[in-house]
Amino acid sequence: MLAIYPDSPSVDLARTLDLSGYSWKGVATAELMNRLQPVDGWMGAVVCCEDDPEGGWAMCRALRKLDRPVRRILVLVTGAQIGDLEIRENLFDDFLLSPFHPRELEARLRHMFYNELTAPSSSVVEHAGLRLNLETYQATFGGSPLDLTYMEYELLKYFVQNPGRVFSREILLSEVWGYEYFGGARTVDVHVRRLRAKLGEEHAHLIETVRSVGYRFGASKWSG
Amino acid sequence: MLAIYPDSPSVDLARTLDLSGYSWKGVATAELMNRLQPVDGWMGAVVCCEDDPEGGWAMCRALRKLDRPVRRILVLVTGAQIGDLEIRENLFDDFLLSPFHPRELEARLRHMFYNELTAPSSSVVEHAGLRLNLETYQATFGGSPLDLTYMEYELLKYFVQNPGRVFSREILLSEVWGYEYFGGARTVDVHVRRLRAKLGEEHAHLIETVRSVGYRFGASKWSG
DNA sequence: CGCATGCTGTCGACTGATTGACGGCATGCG
DNA sequence: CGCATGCCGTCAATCAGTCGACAGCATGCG
Repeated sequence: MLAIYPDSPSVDLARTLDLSGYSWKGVATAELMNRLQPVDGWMGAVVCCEDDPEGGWAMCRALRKLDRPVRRILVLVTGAQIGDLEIRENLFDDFLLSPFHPRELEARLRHMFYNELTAPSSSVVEHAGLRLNLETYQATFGGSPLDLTYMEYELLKYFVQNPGRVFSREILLSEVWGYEYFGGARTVDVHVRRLRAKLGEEHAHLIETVRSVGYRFGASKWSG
Repeated sequence: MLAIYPDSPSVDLARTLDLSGYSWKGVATAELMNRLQPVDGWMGAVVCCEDDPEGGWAMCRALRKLDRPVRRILVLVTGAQIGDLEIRENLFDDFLLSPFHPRELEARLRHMFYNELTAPSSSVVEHAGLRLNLETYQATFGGSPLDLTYMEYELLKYFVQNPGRVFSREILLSEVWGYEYFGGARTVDVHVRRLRAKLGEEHAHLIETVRSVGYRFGASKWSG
């Protein structure tokens, strides 16, 4: 996921990114980036300095200071702004003269991430906008973080790793909790309830109740 | 000293290099470069691919295989040749579209070598304003020094080198201390506490507690 | 050597969050 | 309607993390 500043980029930039197959999000402030952060962090950022160089460079400085810094920064500058680059070498990884040839942007992005892509990808489980990063114990839904407790996380992980299947409460107890069934099947209900609450009203239906049987995550594929 | 291929570069290129203060030498073959090599090695190379792409790329491959490889390679390509870059990512460090603006060439060279100059200091680990100098065992936060003890430093180093990942106390004990876990998992807690104290109240959150799991450095899920 | 200082690991108490349980209520189904 | 099942509000027990304090140990210094 790329971050683009300012939050409504030029049509050319947006189109080129789309055509190149990058997923991206416009961001207005660095503070927002901490909040919108994808589970596996920001892949990179494109900062447009043409119209508002001060704002652009301030953004670059902020990007470098994020708790989890952006891995690569590409800045767009006009020919007249080339001189600005000299005292800001540390704030960007590559630059591109604007107006630009779409294929040059594409090539620069690709080259910038060339080294990154070889890096081992962290183990991320994903399903329908929901992402669980098993290494960092973080969960996000559509980019916004979910603040889950340990048990909620474990239960959700089990669901996400087995989408579409129905599990009885007893199975869930033994698989997620490790118990032998001991009477407290209601415990599962409660945790499902809390999970649904944290998923938000509109996505609560991701965990379906199958009456008299148990629960299922996602995918009633046939329903239209 | 820069190596320029082919050995008689265009007037524009030669003049821009001269005006930018670079000393350079035109070279026709990589074999020559071993012989003409300056005492401190080649600083970098500019390879012109516009007229003879095959020869240019062959030169790049050769440059990468020198006994003492060139530290940075900039290739000149035409707009029509951008596509050639994709399968040769490993052969260059930056590229420049020809015809070029002299100031862009100057800026790219400067930036390429800026990275080169800072890269060797890989004995410095940095993350979000926090800087650890592995050679001198010093740590600074935003310029002001942190007075860390040995164990605090080791722990912080481990965290900084593995940002975003969650580590259980047992893992930390075995990785940082070298112990086999033997009951004293609370030791980790205490050192984390002391680290947080020294990071100062406003940055203490850099080390996050993941309840029931362990600790994580950076990557705040600081949702407002 | 004797002492002071600082680092390291351990312990017990405190605190707040998590968790599982219960009873009442709503809803679906025959 | 009557029953079964699931959902919700609430609560107490438990647990994990944090904190303050302290003892053992190494190091530095007079």
